[in-house]
Amino acid sequence: MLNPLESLRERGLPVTAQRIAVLRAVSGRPHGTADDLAEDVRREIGTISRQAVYNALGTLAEHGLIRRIQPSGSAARYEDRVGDNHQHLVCRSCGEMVDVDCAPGETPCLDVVDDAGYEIDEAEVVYWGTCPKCLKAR
Amino acid sequence: MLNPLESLRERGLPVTAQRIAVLRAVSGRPHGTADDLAEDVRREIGTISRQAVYNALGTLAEHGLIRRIQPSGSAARYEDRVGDNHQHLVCRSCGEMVDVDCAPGETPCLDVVDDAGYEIDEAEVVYWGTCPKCLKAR
DNA sequence: GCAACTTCTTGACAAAGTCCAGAAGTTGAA
DNA sequence: TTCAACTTCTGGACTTTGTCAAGAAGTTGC
Repeated sequence: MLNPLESLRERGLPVTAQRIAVLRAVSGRPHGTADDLAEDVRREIGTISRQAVYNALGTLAEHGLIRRIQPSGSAARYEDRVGDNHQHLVCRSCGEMVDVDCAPGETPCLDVVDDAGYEIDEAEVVYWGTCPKCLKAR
Repeated sequence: MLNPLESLRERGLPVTAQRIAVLRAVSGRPHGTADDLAEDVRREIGTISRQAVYNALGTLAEHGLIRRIQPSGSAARYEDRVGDNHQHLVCRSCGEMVDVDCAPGETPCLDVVDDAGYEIDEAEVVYWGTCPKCLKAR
């Protein structure tokens, strides 16, 4: 991945300290929530408004610099692994989320029997289960 | 599907007017949010507290009488098609949600390359796209 | 009909976002 | 370098979706 500054420039986005810091925070903490990331950003640049965090995350996601994931029952999360077709695995018990790679070359079930006239552009897959730590604790 | 009353009895759940009405509301409005359903219930039995709606939805989902779906960026939704392995297709533009049946017999990509030690019990799939109405309006 | 238990109501509370208006920052052009 | 136009950021109020808790009401089995 390019450095944050170049990534923004490349897309013609105004470069602000907040955006750079948010981008770095997302890199440094995969699957963080907006709140987690805001904290990290504050640690780096001192202060940032909640709105600025949401603005930055929204803009960055819109331009494909980061990806937004929203598992059931949890706040949205963000990661900077984009462009590779990986999916997510979430622990029902502690909420931890990890990346999983799908069998390479296989697009999971992208052709549905009846698309109801929709133009489908993405299949989002979330695997639910129990993480090793929680399995042991049981 | 059995009628609401029998469904509750069958599972040893206390039968209340609220639960019956909620169950009926879910049948009558597939993919409705808790709020939508509360309105429908009020139309049927006059009044119900928000908490009772959430209680009922929670209990019913827990006992497999209804299914809860939570697409990104929207409130949870509920439906009474349970037990068949269908998935959902959501319009990015208007939020409408429709059922889609997967190619029969195919379990979509349930074996991941590396399960990270997790015990996986469910794969949730959401298709994103644009509905015919919004395609036309564009 | 009664006791034990569960559910419902009401109201407060919490988390995650959004909206708004004015201040500040960024960019491209002179 | 400076300026004007535009975008973003700040701070605060507000909304939505949902949970918690305590007392009132309803349900069930005997």
